This record gives sequence, C-alpha cells and structure tokens, in this order.
Amino acid sequence: MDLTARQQEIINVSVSLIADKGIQNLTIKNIAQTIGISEPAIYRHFKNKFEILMTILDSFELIATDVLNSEEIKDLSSLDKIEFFLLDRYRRCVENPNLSKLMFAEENFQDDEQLSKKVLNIMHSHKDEMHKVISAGQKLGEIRDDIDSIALFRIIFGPMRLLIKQWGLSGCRFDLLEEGKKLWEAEKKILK
Amino acid sequence: MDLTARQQEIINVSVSLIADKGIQNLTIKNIAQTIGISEPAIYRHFKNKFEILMTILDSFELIATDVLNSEEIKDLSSLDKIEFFLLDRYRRCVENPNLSKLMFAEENFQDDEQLSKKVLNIMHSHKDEMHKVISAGQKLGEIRDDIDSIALFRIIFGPMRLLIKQWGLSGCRFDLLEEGKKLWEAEKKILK
DNA sequence: ACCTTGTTAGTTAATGCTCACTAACTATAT
DNA sequence: ATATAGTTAGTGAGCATTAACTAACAAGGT
Repeated sequence: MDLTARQQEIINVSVSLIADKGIQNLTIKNIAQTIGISEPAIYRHFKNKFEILMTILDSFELIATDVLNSEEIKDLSSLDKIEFFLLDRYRRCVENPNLSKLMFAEENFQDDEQLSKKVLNIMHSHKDEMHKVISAGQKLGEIRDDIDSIALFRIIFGPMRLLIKQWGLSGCRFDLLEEGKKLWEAEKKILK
Repeated sequence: MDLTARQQEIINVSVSLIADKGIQNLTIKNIAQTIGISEPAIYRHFKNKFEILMTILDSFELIATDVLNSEEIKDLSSLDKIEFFLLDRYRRCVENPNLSKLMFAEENFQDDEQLSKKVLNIMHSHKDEMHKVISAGQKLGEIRDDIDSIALFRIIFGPMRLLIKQWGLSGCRFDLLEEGKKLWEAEKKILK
C-alpha cells in the first residue's frame, strides 16, 4: 500500500470518475485523458484495470480500521466512541465528496466476483467492530439494552448511510457535518 | 405502462441481469440470450436500451405511490401506516429478490443524466409522502415530537435500506421479513 | 373458397464505435 | 548504460444498433 505519486493520482482520478458517472465511466481512456497522459502510460503504474479497482477498495478498508483502533478513541465512553466514528465519517465525506458517493455504493463492484467478495469483507469487519462497541456500552449501562445490539447497529448506521447518500445525490447542497451532528443528537436521545 | 407479455419478460430479465452482476451485465445480447431470441428481436419491443431502463424505473415509481395511496391504509394510525409501508417493502423484496438489489442501488442509473434525474425524483416523492405521515403522527401525539420529522424519517428508513442491502449482499440467506419485523418492533419503541 | 395486403415477431449479416490491453519505440534522468 | 515513464499505432473483443429479409397470421374484397 505504498503508492507512488502517479499511482495515487490515478486512484484519485478513478474515484472521481466513478463518483461522477458510475463505474461505467471508469475507463482507461478517461483516466488517461483526465491526467493528461496516454492510455498505455497507465499500464506503467498498474498491471491492469482490476488492480486499480482493488487498490481503491484497499484504501476504503484502511479508513474504518484506522479510526476504530486509534489511540485517541481508547478511553472514551461507548457513546463517545460511536460519535467519534460517525462524525469522522461525515468529515471524511466533506473533505472528499467523491468518496462519499462510492463508500456505500457496493453495487459498483458487483460485476466482479473477487471485488464483490472484498466489499462484503469490508462491510463485515466494520460491522463487527461496531458491534463490540455497542454491546460493551449495553453491559456498562451506557446504552439501553431493551433493544438487541444488531437492531441498534442498524438504527445507528442505517440513518448515517442514508444521510450521506442523500447528500451525494443532492450534489452536496447542504452542510453534511451539521446535519450529521443533528442526526447524532437525535440518535443519542434514542440510545439512552 | 401497458406492457405486452414480451415487454414484461424483457423487463424481468433485465432486472435480474442487473441484480445479478450490475448494470454492466445488462446488454442486449444478454437479454436476448436469456430469453432465447436474437438481439434485433429486442428492438421489436423497445426502441432502444434507454427505454428498457426507463421502463424499469417507471415500475419502481409505481410501487411506493401504490401502497401509500391504497384504500386499506386510509384509516390506520400513523404508526400503523408506517408499519404497513415497511412490511410491504420487505414482502416485495422477498417475493422478488432481484428487485431488492436494485431498489436502493441508485448508482446503477447515474451513468445517464435523464435516468439519474428520474431516480432522484422517485426518492423525493417517496420521502415527501412519508414526511406527511410522520408529522401528522407527531401532531396527533402518536409519535414523539422532541425529534424533528426529518431526523425521524432518516431513523426509520435508513435502517430499512441497510437491512435490505445486507440481505441482498448476504445472498438472501436470512429471513428478511422476520428481521424486518424485529427491526420495526425496535423502531416502534423508539418512536413513541 | 381464395388472392391481396398489411402487421407482427422473428431471422442473419453487417456497421461503426469503444473497450482493455500490447508491441515497439523514444526521451530523460540517474 | 540502464531503468523509468512516456509515446504512436494497432489488435481483437464486445457493444448498441440497423438493414434487409421471412414466416405466420388476420382482415377484406371478389
């Protein structure tokens, strides 16, 4: 995962091409044109198109595990951990709106078996990490335990995904972070 | 929207082709092969590929408006209306799993401007319909009003979308309707 | 009863475009 | 001298779509 400057440029361009007009818009020609080099030059940096897509997914995988295993989150309460994770997601999306359009667009990779397996793995590992936090919070009495942790997981992350999708479809025309904070305030009322 | 038997067959096959391997899998050749006729024969029934996609979206548009304007839902309480809508969605997905993979996969249509506009319209009209129900319920005291209706909308429908997506990605390996009912029971606790 | 005409739903063959990818070559910087 | 990062030109495959033709059937006039 040590990408050269050119490789990183190709990945960035690829993400924005997909975000803009879907996976069909990701062609070697479009990548090359956007960067301003010829098509074969792309193959100096990636073996083939598949490797480009795989590298995009690799970068997604990093995001969540990074946050949940960071030092600064260690001593927080369960609710604060969830808040940290949610707001971190919103901030990342605002920083890179293209990412937001891809992050929850699992369909984009379902064309290829290897890629869709990877997508599924990423989803599962994120889910497992959050489950731990939720059930720990329930045991400590910080989170209500009259609703099972699986349902709570869906109730916390479903709305986040929907909000980010609405933001993407709206062309980023509202303040995602502010709306995200409002949503979290509402969710907090519900969790206690 | 009066489709001949052959047109309906093409639509059904198209939906399952997309659901199976993404929009890239929807080619005239694949449609023709699945049905067992030649490629040009498809053009006897649809002007072009765009019209096929448009017809698929048309059928999606019908689904939600149908439910929300049906007679049987008229005299129900707000909560029961929402329950009816949610469970109806789950049942439709179980009946036609291919539909579920497409229903919330807006990315599939973002390649084309006209199609993505249509997708956005469908989303908005569904959201507007549900907003009415939620704020009516708040005014009647059936739904808590310490959380604004926009956040409540996201808290109700975000989890449903996530659940259906998980079901699709899992290869329909759990009982969607049962899980959906459980989720709704949890959501009901939250809404009151 | 039987030709004429038109429609419907299919066929084979072909067109022009775009795709991912490769071969062969070249400039440049170390 | 050699590795790096680019170029032009081309290949073969797959794509949506069209042209031209045909078999099956139905209605109307004689």
